[in-house]
Amino acid sequence: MTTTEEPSARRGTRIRDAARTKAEILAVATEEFARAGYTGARVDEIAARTRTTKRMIYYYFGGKEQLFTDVLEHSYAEIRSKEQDLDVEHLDPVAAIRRLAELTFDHHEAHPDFIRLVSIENIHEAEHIAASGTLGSLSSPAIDVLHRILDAGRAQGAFSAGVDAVDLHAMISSFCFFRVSNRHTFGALFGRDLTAATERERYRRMLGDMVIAYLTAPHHADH
Amino acid sequence: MTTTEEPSARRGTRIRDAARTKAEILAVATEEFARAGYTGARVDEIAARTRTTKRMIYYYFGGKEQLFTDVLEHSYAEIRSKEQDLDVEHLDPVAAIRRLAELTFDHHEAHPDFIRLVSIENIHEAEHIAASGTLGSLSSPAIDVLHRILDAGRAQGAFSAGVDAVDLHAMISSFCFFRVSNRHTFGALFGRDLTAATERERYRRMLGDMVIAYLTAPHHADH
DNA sequence: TAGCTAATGTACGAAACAGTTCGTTAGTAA
DNA sequence: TTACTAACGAACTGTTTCGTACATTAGCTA
Repeated sequence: MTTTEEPSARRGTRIRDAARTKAEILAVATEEFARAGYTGARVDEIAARTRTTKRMIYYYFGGKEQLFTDVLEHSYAEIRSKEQDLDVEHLDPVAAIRRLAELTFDHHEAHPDFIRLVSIENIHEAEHIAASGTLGSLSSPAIDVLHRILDAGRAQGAFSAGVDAVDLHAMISSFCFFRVSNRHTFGALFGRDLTAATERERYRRMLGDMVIAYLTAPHHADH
Repeated sequence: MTTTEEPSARRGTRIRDAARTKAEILAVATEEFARAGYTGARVDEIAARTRTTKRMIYYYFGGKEQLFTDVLEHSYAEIRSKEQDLDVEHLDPVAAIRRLAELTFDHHEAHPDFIRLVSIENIHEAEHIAASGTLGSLSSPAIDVLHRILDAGRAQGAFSAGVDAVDLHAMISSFCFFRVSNRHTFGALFGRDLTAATERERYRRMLGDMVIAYLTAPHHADH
C-alpha cells in the first residue's frame, strides 16, 4: 500500500499525547471488561478500538491484570466523588434517608457498566481491589453520612434503635444493585423487566418505602 | 512406564457407565464455571478433573456453550424442586412471609456456586437461559405461593394493599443474593463480612423485619 | 541543530485453548 | 462366539491471545 489516504492517521504526522492515549485506553478498556468479563475481554480488541496500539497498553499499564485494576480504581473513584457532592444532612432524617436511597438508586441505574465491573470483580473474589491499596478506605464518607442521619433520627425518636449504618447501606445497595445486575435472568425467569422505564418510578418509591418502613417499624432491637 | 500401578484406572478394565460419566462431567463443570466464569472456565480443566476425557464432553454435551447451558438448567432445577417442598400456607400470613424469606435466605447461603453461576449468566445477558426453553416457566410456583399469602394477608387486613408478588420476590431475592454475590467487594470496601457465621442470624432477622415492616406499614398504595 | 528520551508502531513468538480425527474396547444380543 | 454398537481414549489441528523484541519518530533541551 502507498502513502495515499490513511484513514485513522490523517497526515503522516503522528501526534504524541501521553495523557490522552492513556485516558483513551482506560475508557475503551472499561467498556470491554464490562462487556465480556475479565477473561472474556480481549487486549487486542481494546487496542483495536483505540487510536493507538496494543504496545501502549503494556507500556502504560503493564498488562491485562493491572489494566483491569486501574479500570476498577477509576470507576470507583468516579462514583465516590459524586457521592461527596450530595448534601442531605439539612433535611429531616426521614427525608434525608429517602433522598439518599433515591440517589443510590439513580446512581446504579445510570452506571450499568460499573455494576457489571463490580459483579465481575466479585467472581474473582475481589482480588484486584485487595491488591490495589488505593481503594478500601475511601468508602467511609458515605457510611459516615448515613451514621449521622441515623443518630439524628434516633435522637428525635423517628427511628427505632439498633440499626447499623453499614447494614442499612447494604440493604439499600442490595435492592439497587440486584435490580440492575440481575435484570437479565430475572426478566427471563419472571417475565418482568426490572429496569423498564415505565417501572422506574415505582421501584424508586418501593425502595424508599421499604427503608423507611424498616427504620420506623415498632421494634426490632439488637436481639 | 509399565503396567504396574495405574492410580486412577485400577485394573486394566475400563468401566462403562454413560449416566455416571455424564453426571460427573456436569458436576465438575458446575464447579469450574462457578469458579472462573464462562470464558475463564477451561474445557481441558473440566476434563482433567473427571475420570473421563475431553472427548466425552463433546460426545455428551456438544460443546462448551451447551455444557454451560446444561449446568445452568440443572442448577435451577435443583433449586426449584426444593422450593416445591416447602409448605408455609398453613401459617398465618405474617409468619408465612417471614418463613418464606428465611428459606430464601438459607437457600442462597447454602448455594454460593449457584449464585456465582447466575451472576455469570447475567454478565452474558441471560443468553443461555433464553436459548434453553426448559427454563423460563418453572418459576411461577414460587410466585403463586407468594401471591396467595399476600391475598390472605390483605383479606385479614394485616398487609397494606398494592404490593405485587413478583416485586416482593425481587425485594427478598435482592437482599439474599447481594449478601452472597457481593460479599467480596463489600468486605474489601467496608471491612465487613456479610456472610460471617457470627452475623448470619442478625441478617436473617433483618431480612424478615424489613419485609414485614414494608408489608405492614400504614400505606404506600398503588401511587 | 544536534542529540536525547519519552512515546509510538510493526511484526512476531510461544503458549493456551476449543474442537476434531481416528482408532479401541466393553457390553449385549443373535 | 460372533458381530454390532454405544462408550470411550490418545493425540492432533488450527486458531486465538497475551505478551515482547526491535525499530522509529516527535518534541524538547543543551
